Amino acid sequence: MTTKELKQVERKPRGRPRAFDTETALDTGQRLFHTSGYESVGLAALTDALGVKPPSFYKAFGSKAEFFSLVLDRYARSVLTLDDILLPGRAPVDAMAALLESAASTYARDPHQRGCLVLEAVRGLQDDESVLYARKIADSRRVQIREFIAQTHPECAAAATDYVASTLSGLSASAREGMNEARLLRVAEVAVAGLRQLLQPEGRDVTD
Amino acid sequence: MTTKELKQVERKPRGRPRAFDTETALDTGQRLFHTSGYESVGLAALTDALGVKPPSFYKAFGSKAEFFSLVLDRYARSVLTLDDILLPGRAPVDAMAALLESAASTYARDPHQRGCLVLEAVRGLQDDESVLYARKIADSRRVQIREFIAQTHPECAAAATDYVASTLSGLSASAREGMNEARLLRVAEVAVAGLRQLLQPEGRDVTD
DNA sequence: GGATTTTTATAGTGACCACTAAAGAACTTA
DNA sequence: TAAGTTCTTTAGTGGTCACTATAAAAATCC
Repeated sequence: MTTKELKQVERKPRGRPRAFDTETALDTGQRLFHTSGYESVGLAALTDALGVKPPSFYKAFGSKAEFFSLVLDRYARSVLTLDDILLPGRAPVDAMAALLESAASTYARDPHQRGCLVLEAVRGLQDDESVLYARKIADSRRVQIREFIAQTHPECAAAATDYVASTLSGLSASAREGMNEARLLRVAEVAVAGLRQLLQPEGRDVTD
Repeated sequence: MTTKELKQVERKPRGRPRAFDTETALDTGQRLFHTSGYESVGLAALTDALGVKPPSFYKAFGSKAEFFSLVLDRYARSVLTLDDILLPGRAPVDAMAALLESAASTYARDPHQRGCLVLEAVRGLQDDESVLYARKIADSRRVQIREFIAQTHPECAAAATDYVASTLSGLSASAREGMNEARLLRVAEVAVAGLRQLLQPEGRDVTD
């Protein structure tokens, strides 16, 4: 009776109801993929963890790669959200510093989910569908970054974006190799120093 | 009669002679692994390219992982040789600049062998033998770098090494994603700027 | 030439991979 | 209750993985 979802809430769907929750499944899948990597998580392990038999999984998600694509979208929406970092009016160097330092913290925070799910997926077996999905997300985020920087620094937006993208890949790789948060933060700090010279080559006020 | 190898040159080994050359096999394997990655190169593709049937391959090399380990050693000896970069008396910042810029060039030079074979292998399936071999090589190179920097900058050798290691991973990842040499070199340049501040925080002579 | 040694080729091994055909079970609609 | 719809279960599919048992072939040793 309240004004929740207007459609498909009262009226139940026709057939046998699904025995598992999609959101829970995506969450479990995200955890598995982030811990072990897309290729390492076999369908058997995946369906076991989800408490779902393969045919149900395929009925619901189509394929392992499509399921992964949903997981990637979900992850990209919830982690290092660019809308919270690329704030209007914020100096690019400050935004990039925030991004790199947040990444350093995020990538090392949970010892079982090190690095970035998207950036690590980008390096999977090269002509796999999962890699295409991950690249699409990574690319769109890089476009966002480049356009943000280009608002104030059009001449070096491309270079700065390349540098940030490369640094994020490096941070993710280092996190996966076991580098802890403190070390990653120092790496990010040095990276920001380089970026500061690129984005503000003159007129730095040395305050320390 | 000349003073070549003193042992096992005149006297031939007893059984049926090997029908392929080990060095050629390692070279072919290196090319395959570097192009497609360790996991992507199946044993069938590998033995086909080598012109060798599986039993011969296993007689000669033991396993795919052991073969890969030989390939890694060979690669590490021939690419970005640290002995040519960490020259005695050279300022660490100059050595690291040379390393990062050489890496940028090397990683993008051959479009079919992008990135670093070792660093990409480090990010394989986590408890695979191939990853252990790659990590061992990467670790020993990082120790070399850290000890070189520590000679003149003991207080920040660890941080600088972390930064260089992370940057190299980023460059390798970016190269594999298709970033060309010019762009990678600009990334390396910005990275060096950051490193310069870490290693020479005061007394920089600004010459441009 | 015959014995010994080593590598070769033939032809598979079982294990795992992502995925599915067929039929039963649980629900809504009429 | 019967029909229709959708999901779940059982039990597999063919394909690929790294790897190997067996025996023939090619060399040296005596």
